[in-house]
Amino acid sequence: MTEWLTTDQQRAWRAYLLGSTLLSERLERDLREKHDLSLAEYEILVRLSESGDKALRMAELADSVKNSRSRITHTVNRLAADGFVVRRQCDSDGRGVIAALTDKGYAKLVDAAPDHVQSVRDALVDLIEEDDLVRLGRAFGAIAERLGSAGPREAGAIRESRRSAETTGDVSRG
Amino acid sequence: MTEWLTTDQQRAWRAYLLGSTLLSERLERDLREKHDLSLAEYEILVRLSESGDKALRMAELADSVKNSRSRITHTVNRLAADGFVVRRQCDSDGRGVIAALTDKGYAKLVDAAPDHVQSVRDALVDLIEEDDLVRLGRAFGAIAERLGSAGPREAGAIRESRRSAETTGDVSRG
DNA sequence: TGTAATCGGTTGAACATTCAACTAGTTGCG
DNA sequence: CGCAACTAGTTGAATGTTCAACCGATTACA
Repeated sequence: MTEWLTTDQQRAWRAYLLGSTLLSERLERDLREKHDLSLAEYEILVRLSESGDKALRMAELADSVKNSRSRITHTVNRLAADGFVVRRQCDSDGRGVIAALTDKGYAKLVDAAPDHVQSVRDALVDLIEEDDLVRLGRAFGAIAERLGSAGPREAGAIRESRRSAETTGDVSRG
Repeated sequence: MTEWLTTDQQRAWRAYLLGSTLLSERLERDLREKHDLSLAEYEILVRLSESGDKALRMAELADSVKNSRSRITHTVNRLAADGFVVRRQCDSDGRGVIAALTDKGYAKLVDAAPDHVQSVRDALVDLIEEDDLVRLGRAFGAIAERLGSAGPREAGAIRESRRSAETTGDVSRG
């Protein structure tokens, strides 16, 4: 027997549903208009830029942004077509493919990052109190932990190889 | 000059980005698997069910779920193809089209709602403290207010015709 | 009344995402 | 070695979303 939501819970849920939709639409639109990137593409550039040698195996990339392998393939195709990324064969594993950030891709990210961060500020960070933001972060951390291992169909085992925060060319911070 | 995000802010933002993605994927998947509905379709059924006569003009529908008119047309097409909704001409305005919930559509909603609410509980409501949920609701309320009037391109003037909460056949509560 | 501007909604093409095959390289194990 | 099972990644069709062009109805207003 399902328990209904209380009025407060429903109110919060609906506010979230609306607000989060508007938020992602806004970020998506800003990025698209100013830099002709989707948020998914941007995220990939960020992950690559954060990895030691600015390159990652497709599967690592997929895991890090919680995308399906198929989606990563398609998205990397687009990024490669724009010259932001190049594919390389993996030496240690003949099946493997490595996506590497090009200089042009890095430059693109450096260009887009400040605007994106500004968008995040305008539409979220600067809108709510620091304390609430931290709580919000914790809440979604819990959600991610709960839902995480089961994401896109072929998410694979739970590899707890969290890469260290203070990596090299971190231009992201957004 | 753009201000970067602090470590805490970035942490919160990234947790949100990941968590909210997983959350919506989960809800979407549950609804699709158990009831073969998308969240967008479900939302439309909910709005219709909440309106006095279980029918709304396309534009009202579009506004209420913050979708573009085009998207509403397409989605209502699908719902109509499934027999959950019927289109009707608007008497008072020759251009207008009214989407009306059918009995079958209402039954579908009654069937799906408990499962959907359970998903929302499992993936969000029951995962965080009541107080945090309320704060979260307020935060996204503020975001929605900030971003609201500018949403989908043709959102039209800011019509503050919020329909009263205690409408008739409210089966939604999710 | 006539006509320009606007509104409500639809259409179809372009593009992104998902899903279910599929290819090819690798591992496990007799 | 040889074969089965599995993993990495790609492919293409089906589906959903966006965008710009479009059509008919309505309004404004001379």
